[in-house]
Amino acid sequence: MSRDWLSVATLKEATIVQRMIGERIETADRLPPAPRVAGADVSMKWRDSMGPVHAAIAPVDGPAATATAIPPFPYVPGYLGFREVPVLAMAWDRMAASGGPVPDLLIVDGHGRAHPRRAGVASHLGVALDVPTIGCAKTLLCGMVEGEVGPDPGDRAPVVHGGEVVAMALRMRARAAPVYVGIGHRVSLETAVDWVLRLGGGRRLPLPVRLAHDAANAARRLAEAERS
DNA sequence: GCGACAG
DNA sequence: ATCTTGTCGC
Repeated sequence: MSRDWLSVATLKEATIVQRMIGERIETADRLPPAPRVAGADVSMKWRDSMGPVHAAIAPVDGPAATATAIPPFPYVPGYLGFREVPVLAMAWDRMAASGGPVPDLLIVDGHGRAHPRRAGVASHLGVALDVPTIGCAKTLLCGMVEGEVGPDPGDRAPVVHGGEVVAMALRMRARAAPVYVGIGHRVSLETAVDWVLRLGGGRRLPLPVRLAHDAANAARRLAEAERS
């Protein structure tokens, strides 16, 4: 399908690909009634942007799948997808190959449409895998919060960029900074906010993202321990 | 032109 | 992204 987009040689090329992704995002709901939700995140060594990246796809109700690869790029703001999506796709394939059921909805640690070219890592992964995704980021890459987010869990305010609402600033927990929830692929903004809130568990980050974060970290520590 | 900049 | 210890509050 569209996994050719996983590897590009230059940032100029990547920019072209991102414009294609941005135009291909589906912003309406297209997912099963009771989706199996999983989180997606990566882990890497501190300040080692050329070292290996460890990725995890972590279902809420089952074992996580992980994969490791060396990304072709250092970290460049706006091009995160080209570092993370290839190795996340490897973890996804490993999960599919393990025989069990595959997730119907991924909550990705990073932005979706809230991106200069509407192609954040969540959208990138969703289009590449052809699966519904939600972006859930801890800080903004672009755009501004319109108004203010209320103090209580569930309170929200739109994030506007280029004249359109690209995400929702969402208070998950009192006295904790909001998270930025956005459309990745095949999920409406309202549905995205609903799922993140429902899986919040009284914490700032939704459960699937925490599980993926932990699984990716565990994979990295394991790899670092048994090498040498 | 200058500054800002997910993970 | 990640490192590290203690400290504060419910």
